[in-house]
Amino acid sequence: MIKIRDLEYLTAIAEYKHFGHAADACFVSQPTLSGQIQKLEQRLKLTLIERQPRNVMLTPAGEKLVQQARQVLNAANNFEEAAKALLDPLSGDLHIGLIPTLAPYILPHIMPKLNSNLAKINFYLHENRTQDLLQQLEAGKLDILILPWLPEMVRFERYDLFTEPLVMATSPSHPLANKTKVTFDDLHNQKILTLEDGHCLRDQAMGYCFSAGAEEDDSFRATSLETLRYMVASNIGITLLPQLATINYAPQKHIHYIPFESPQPVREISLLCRTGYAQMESVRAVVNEVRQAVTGLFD
Amino acid sequence: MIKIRDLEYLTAIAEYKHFGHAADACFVSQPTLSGQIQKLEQRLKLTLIERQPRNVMLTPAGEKLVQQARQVLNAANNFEEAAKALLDPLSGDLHIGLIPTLAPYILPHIMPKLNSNLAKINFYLHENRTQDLLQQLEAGKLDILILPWLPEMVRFERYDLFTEPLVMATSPSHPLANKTKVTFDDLHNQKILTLEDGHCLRDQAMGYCFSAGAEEDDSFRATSLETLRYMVASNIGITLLPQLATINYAPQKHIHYIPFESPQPVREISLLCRTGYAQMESVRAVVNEVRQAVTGLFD
DNA sequence: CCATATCAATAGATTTAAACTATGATAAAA
DNA sequence: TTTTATCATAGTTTAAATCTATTGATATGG
Repeated sequence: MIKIRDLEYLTAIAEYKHFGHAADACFVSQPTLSGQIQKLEQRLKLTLIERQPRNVMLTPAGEKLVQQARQVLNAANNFEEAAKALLDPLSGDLHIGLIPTLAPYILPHIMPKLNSNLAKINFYLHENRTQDLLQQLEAGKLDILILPWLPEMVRFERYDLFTEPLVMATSPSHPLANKTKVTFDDLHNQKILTLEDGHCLRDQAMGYCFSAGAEEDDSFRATSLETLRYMVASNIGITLLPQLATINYAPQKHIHYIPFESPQPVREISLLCRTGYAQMESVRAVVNEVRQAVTGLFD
Repeated sequence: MIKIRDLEYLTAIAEYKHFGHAADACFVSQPTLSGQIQKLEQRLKLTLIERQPRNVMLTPAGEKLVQQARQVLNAANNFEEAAKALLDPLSGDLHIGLIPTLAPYILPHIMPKLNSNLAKINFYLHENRTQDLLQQLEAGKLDILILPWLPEMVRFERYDLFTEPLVMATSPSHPLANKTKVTFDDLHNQKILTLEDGHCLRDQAMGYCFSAGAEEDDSFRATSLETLRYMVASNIGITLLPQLATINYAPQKHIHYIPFESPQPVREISLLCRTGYAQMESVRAVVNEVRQAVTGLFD
């Protein structure tokens, strides 16, 4: 049977493409790593690594097996994590991934509670776009994600957290600015400012707007919600913002936030983790904390 | 880092609840296994095993970690399998699980092709009920399943194979026996013979029958399709049979098989395997063979 | 075109730990 | 009480992973 150490050596080579550096990363000498890799290749009767002078690379077989090796290493990590968790539940490291249109606006609401009520857990926060987050979750670099749920995420375990309405943002001088509610029909023929490609908020908000007959202002695409907010305040156009981004957020005076009549456009914020993740207790505790922290925010 | 050997020892203990037998299963001496388990417990600072005199059992922590250990061992197995597969694609062992209401009727159609066109693969066939099969697939004891798809199976990778109609089976003396087609309404107030609990065909066929206003003959539940067939031939009642079970199957003279007008009752036969299974090439080859083997059967 | 730096492979010694056999201890069964 | 089953302990052997030191091969720079 294969040894876990061998798999670590193999993946290290895959990462560094260099025997010496890989050996350092594994805290062994270069001859040790070279030797073990050779034995592995003999045992499998496969050439895993192409040793060109000054250019180490993996063969196709090597690539394939590195993938499998990572699976094993992930599972082994889970084992160790689970053991630690048993020793001291609700402790250890938890890497949370969030999307940029949610992180800055929800974290102030949840982190104080998480840090005080789950004090033994070290929270690491990672901000990235949905597709990157999903990859990192799968690869074991992240433990949980907080983002709007999409059907492609069925392979992960899902906890619904809350439903966040999108509200219209206009400058005070815009014709719609002084309504207390806007409707689907108000969007007709409006020019909408959007985020750049890759933000899932863009797809969601724009889906709603286009079906209402609005048009995208494609002369401009914002790189962040804050840019978008300042564009709206400068009376360049209107946009939809997630409601969390409108709570306690300046500049209140130069921008009007107007809720929609139902059916409101919304995004369904969920928490994902790998099925079979070792520290489910921590995950459930986080779910509870977040749900409590947001109750009342949307009423 | 943990060693795979340790995990094998741990799962062996979990399986046999006996150090000696577990040691035999691992091909090591009992003291070796005892010692390694002790070291493992020391390293994790957890008691994994409760050593009552003549009664070895796992602690809750042990149970939890055995689950994690099996994950690792599965992944490690996948690695080795993948390596073998690279050495010689479309070869090796493939454990196929099928349900009893499908296996005997489809295997004659597919096994000849599989054995001749994928000659380097050793096929092992396992017949069991759906729930057991799913567990065994998850545990890595089986590699692929062929059965009617249900929503709870989303966690596995799915390949649709074919749609199998269910047909009505009656004795020649039954009032419906000489129709060339039967309809949903013909089922009204009929007494239907059924399989015993646990067969998914029972749920599917009966669901259709009940919604048509048929009643179950609950004085009797058959243990196999063949029993059911002979009960029908003896004019005890009628039933629905999957169409594959009516092709080339005696006693043709004592039983009439009548198809339904559309909408026919059907079952959707799919092939499942674990996502990330090492020998996907073999799986896809099997899917192709099966699809080819059944084309024409239902036209 | 030679000198040098880089990098992986090899050789041989060392250390670690996993495995074995033999035996002891304990409690249930006879 | 004796026997049997079963796990733990002790001491030894064996296997293999690791280390340091070195070689060999190949680009690169002067």
